[in-house]
Amino acid sequence: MGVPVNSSASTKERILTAAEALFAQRGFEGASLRQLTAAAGVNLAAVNYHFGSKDHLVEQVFKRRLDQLNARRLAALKQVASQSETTLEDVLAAFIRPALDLSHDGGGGLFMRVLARAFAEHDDSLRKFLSDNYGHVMRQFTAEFARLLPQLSKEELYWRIDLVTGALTHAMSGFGIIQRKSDVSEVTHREQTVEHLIRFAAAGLRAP
Amino acid sequence: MGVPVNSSASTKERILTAAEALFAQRGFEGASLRQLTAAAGVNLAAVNYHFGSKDHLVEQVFKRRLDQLNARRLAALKQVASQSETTLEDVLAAFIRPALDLSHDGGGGLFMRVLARAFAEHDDSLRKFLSDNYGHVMRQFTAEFARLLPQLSKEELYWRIDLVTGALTHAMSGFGIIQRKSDVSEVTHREQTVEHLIRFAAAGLRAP
DNA sequence: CGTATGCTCAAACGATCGTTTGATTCCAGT
DNA sequence: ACTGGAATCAAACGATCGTTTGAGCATACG
Repeated sequence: MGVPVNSSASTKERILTAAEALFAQRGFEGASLRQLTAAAGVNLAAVNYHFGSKDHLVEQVFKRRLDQLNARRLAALKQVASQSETTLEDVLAAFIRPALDLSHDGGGGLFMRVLARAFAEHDDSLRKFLSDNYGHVMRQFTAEFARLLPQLSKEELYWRIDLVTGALTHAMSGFGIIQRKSDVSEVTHREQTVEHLIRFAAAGLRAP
Repeated sequence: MGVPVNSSASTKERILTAAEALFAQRGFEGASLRQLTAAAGVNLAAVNYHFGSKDHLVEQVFKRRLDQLNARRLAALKQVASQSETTLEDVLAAFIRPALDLSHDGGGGLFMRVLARAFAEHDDSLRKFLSDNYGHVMRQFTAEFARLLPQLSKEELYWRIDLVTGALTHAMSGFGIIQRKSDVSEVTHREQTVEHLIRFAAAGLRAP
């Protein structure tokens, strides 16, 4: 299905990669294990053998990328916070850039779309899984935002971070109307995306 | 399934109402016609009789609410634009408030979640349907934003409107962490949501 | 060499999906 | 009162779903 499969990778990895692509394209319900295993070039029964069930596969698809993303975001935040003067833009960059980079070198540009779908699906168990594997990162960033925006009440801050998250998810998952023009390289386009996001989000957070 | 069915309504209307709720809750693929018709209290075959197919039903669920939403947004925009001095906040209110109101008196607070799901699903035919039934409203608002933000290039403006849309969709569909507190009335909470959205979006749009 | 162990495979399981059928009920028009 | 089209109904259609099974294959250890 247009998704190249690295035949040297392990069966588990090939399933995860194919699943990520297919979940992004057709959703968790819409992607069947038969399509998925065919794209991965593995036997149908391999999913249940290696992951136990389709639901557990979904969780592992998230876990693989979220572990990467969380680590990079926290590393970036730590480096930013250690500077003598930290700006709001710095913190936003620490939050945004790893996500955009994941699209690039993680091979999982599709993961952000999968993540966006997970937000859209109000499935409780999936939300709990995301909260368990994502919450501590959000809390650290929230603390840093609170330090840089002392004039905001806690409730106001939560609201704005929520709205920033919406804008980021929307942009990063390629929902929107903005498409990369053919005369702009992938790298350049991503850099422009980061800049637009940071400028917009910083202004929104600083709103009087 | 907890969704009260007005037994005096027509079969078509009852299907549409039950479908909206179930699509919001379980997604387009996840909601089956059997669950749907059971919730609506109608026969399974009624969907294909009245709508032709499940896909056409999905479209009609959108069309019923979008027609309302579009009409209210355009009316609000027209009224705002006729004033001698139009502010960015006014235009944003014309865009946001009808959507929030729809949650209230349209009985379709769930519709925004359905709409958010539609954004998440990258289904081409559904996106085309949305573009056909939604595009002209976005164009009118974009023109008004362009008038009020002449310093922005066309590309920059598109970017920011896209990010605003992301924030709005996120907030309106109840994705986020913000939940209504029990000591705040539904009406008050909605009003607060509008205010937060407008303040954040206006600042983002005005970003230097 | 024999035999465990980890993995892959084709095939089948029961369940559920969207859709269709054909008979039956309802009700307005003459 | 009769008739014809619209609406509803139970039942079944073939397709596809996630999952399970048991045989077959490989590699490593005694």
